Amino acid sequence: MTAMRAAIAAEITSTREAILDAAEQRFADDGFAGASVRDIARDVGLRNQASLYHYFENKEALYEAVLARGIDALLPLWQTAGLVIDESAEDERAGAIGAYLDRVFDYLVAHPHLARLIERAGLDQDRFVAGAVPRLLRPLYLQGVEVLRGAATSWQPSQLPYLATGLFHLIFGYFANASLLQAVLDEDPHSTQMLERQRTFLKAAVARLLDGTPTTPASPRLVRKQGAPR
Amino acid sequence: MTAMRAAIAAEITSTREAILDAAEQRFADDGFAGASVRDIARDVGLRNQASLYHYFENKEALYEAVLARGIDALLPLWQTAGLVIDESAEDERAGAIGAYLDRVFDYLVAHPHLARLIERAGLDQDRFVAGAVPRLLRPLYLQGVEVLRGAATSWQPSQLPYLATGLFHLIFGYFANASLLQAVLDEDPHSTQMLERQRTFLKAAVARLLDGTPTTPASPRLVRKQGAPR
Amino acid sequence: MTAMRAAIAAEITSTREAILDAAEQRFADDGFAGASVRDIARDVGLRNQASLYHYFENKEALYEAVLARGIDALLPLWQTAGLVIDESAEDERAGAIGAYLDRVFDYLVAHPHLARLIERAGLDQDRFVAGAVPRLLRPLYLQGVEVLRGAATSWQPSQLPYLATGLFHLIFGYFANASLLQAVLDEDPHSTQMLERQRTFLKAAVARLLDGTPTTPASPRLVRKQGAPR
Amino acid sequence: MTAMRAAIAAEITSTREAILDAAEQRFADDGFAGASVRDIARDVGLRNQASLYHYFENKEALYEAVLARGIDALLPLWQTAGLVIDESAEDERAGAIGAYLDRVFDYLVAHPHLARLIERAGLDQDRFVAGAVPRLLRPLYLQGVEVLRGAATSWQPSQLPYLATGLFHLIFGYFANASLLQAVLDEDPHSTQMLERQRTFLKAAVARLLDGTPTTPASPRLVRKQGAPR
DNA sequence: GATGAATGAGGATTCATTCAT
DNA sequence: AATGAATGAATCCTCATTCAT
Repeated sequence: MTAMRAAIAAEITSTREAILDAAEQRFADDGFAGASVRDIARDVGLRNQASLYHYFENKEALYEAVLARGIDALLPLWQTAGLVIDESAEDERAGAIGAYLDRVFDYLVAHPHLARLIERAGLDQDRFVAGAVPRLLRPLYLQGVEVLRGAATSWQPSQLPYLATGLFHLIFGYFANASLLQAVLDEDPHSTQMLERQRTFLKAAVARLLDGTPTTPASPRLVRKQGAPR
Repeated sequence: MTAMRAAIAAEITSTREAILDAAEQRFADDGFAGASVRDIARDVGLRNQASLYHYFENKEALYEAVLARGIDALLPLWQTAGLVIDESAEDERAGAIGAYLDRVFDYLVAHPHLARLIERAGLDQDRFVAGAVPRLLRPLYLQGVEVLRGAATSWQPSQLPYLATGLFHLIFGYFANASLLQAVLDEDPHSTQMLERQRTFLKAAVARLLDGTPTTPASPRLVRKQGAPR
Repeated sequence: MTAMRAAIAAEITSTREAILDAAEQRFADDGFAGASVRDIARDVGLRNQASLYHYFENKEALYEAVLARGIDALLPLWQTAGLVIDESAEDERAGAIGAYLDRVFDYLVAHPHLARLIERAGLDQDRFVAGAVPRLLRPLYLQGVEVLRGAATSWQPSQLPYLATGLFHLIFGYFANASLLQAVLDEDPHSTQMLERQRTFLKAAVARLLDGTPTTPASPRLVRKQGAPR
Repeated sequence: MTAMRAAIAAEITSTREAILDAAEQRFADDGFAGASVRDIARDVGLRNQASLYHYFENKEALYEAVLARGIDALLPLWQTAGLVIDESAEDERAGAIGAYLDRVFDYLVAHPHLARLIERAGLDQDRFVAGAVPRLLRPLYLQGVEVLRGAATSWQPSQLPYLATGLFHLIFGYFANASLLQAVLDEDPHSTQMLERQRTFLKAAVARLLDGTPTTPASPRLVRKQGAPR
């Protein structure tokens, strides 16, 4: 009896989870407007869209659930120990950031829809699912800024939000636009070769961005100095 | 009669152009799937969607035209004289890159839909308007790589495609996700203040990326430190 | 054990009754087609519409039960002693009719959905629940005619069905259309003030209808004579 | 050309009108909730429900148009000359009222859905088409009261609203519940025989209601006085 | 060049109902 | 007795598109 119940529970969970999986795929591929509930239901193997409404109140709620699940899984990647680092330990810091990048990178490789899903969410923000998107993405954003507060000592605090945004697009952009890249380069961005190249590039780029000689916004001179004494 | 024809032609052109304008707005806001022909026609002031089909064969053709117009306007910004620069003239190169950034930045400020439109095009790539998107975006991409070939001497040639992609997202991402940024920061990303901050950040970031000490992907030094003494 | 069964039975009854109550409300408010099984179940506090099908075979059966219960409660109001009255006892008859009216009136006041439910049943008659409605309403109607046979001596027997119908609408119409009346008059038809006015009007109107000088259908002159010799 | 346009105009009008006709029938038969847009479209001969939305924004707008058309046709019946009558001319007044009744009666005979449509509207009032129903019915009601102000001198002014409501139900009820009556009496309420009997009954009843000896709820004296100088 | 009409296909969502538990 | 799951059919409405005018 207990086993049966457990089986049922598993079944239930799995249906719900299967819907979320299918929806994640569809929403990532086609966007909120482009994805149809009918198709999602079909993907899951439901004979009928009506069943889907047993688990989610409507398309928006489903979308929100998909997004929440995707983002919730992303958050812990930044939360692991070693977040705050002694400022003097430059090497360690660089290493820690590298580790973070690897972790996020690996996760995005393993979840190829996620980057597209989130980039789309940012674009759709004030059209669909009003309000839910910022609510869900804010924690991710704030955490990014927080990480940078410890790691990007060469930037002024007021610049961190911009840096965070920039890094986000740097990291996610590659995966979000993978299919475009494929069409343009005639190479598969998800091949191990390209992935490793991108990983290397990303780490180097982030290292440059974080380690660079501090820049003061106001001083026009700085632009020139950058290449200099290093 | 000639005058009449000219007037008519002007009228035609202006209607066509008006449709393109409205469509650009809608496609940028809602995406290809989310934008409806009906709404676009209404925005233009057309009483009937049928009129729209006099100018564009169908929704896809309209989308393509919108995208082509948007991208075509973007291309010349990189083409202006001084693209290729003597490698020894470091300062000038930095200045030239800065000028390019300013020009693109200003253009995106003046055309707030463009970044969203193009980011969406990249995401929708293989779903809607099959084939058209890469065809239209490839020139932009190639040109970006070409510019970098002269300017990013600290990167290996094989890394340029990745760098180009990264810079693209760095630059366009801010504008594409402006409304999300607004929701998260409670500040208007299109205010002069935030715009200038972003401009400053962007230039500094690009400078760091381009001028940084050359990094060799293979270099075991960076990688090694990460896991070490922690 | 017996107590338990009784409790269970009570529970059952009360659930069944609760469903009937909720359904009566919904059917009265929204009509058969407009009321949904889901809403009724929700009103009752059932988590699931399926539970409802333990008590009633389907929506139609539920509707029929609601209607039957409503009408069955109405019937005894006319059945009380004194129904048939000596024709010569004019005053008593008038008094008896007045008493009937009061009783029905009070009942409708206490059961605000009932009038709407029954009026709707009459309107929906041959669309939904084919056959059930006339079967249920016929006794009420026949009883009405019977009462009039003793009381409306100033009308020809052949006119009694018409009179019965008319009186029915006169009495029930006020309650059935209360919400419209409210919207039009900006006064609450269920306030004691309006209720008393309506009661007074109703009694006066019925008195006039019953007591009037006998009218012969064929004679057009009669209209004039009515007020005369009294 | 002009002829062609006229033909087109006629065609247009006729489609719209045909939709209204079909909708009137359906709404009267099944109510707002019970009538389906699909069925209405089918009745009209439209291959597709979409066409219907070319003429009416949505189901509610269609319903409102149907109701407005029905009521607008009803209003003039009471407006014809002779509405206000010299109070002393009793015979004429009675005759006039009789004429009104005939006119309305004839109209309802000719438009068998109308009574059902309007009775339903009253019942659905605050559920569907919020607000539209009272707005549309108020003029009819006010006019009814106005007519009575001249004709029902044996009632106190404060009683006229109740009288108006009562008369409305007396007149419309027969037609609205015709099909129920049919089921109960096993006779066709729309046969000439029953119609004439109902007409006769109605006139006699209205005459009694209007001419009857005035009754005052509270003061028994008043009853007598009102009829006095007659 | 512009528009009114029409339409097939599909959009999301709700319906009443059944069944296993 | 009650419920979670599932489903076929229907709901209203919008979609992009065509055609005659």
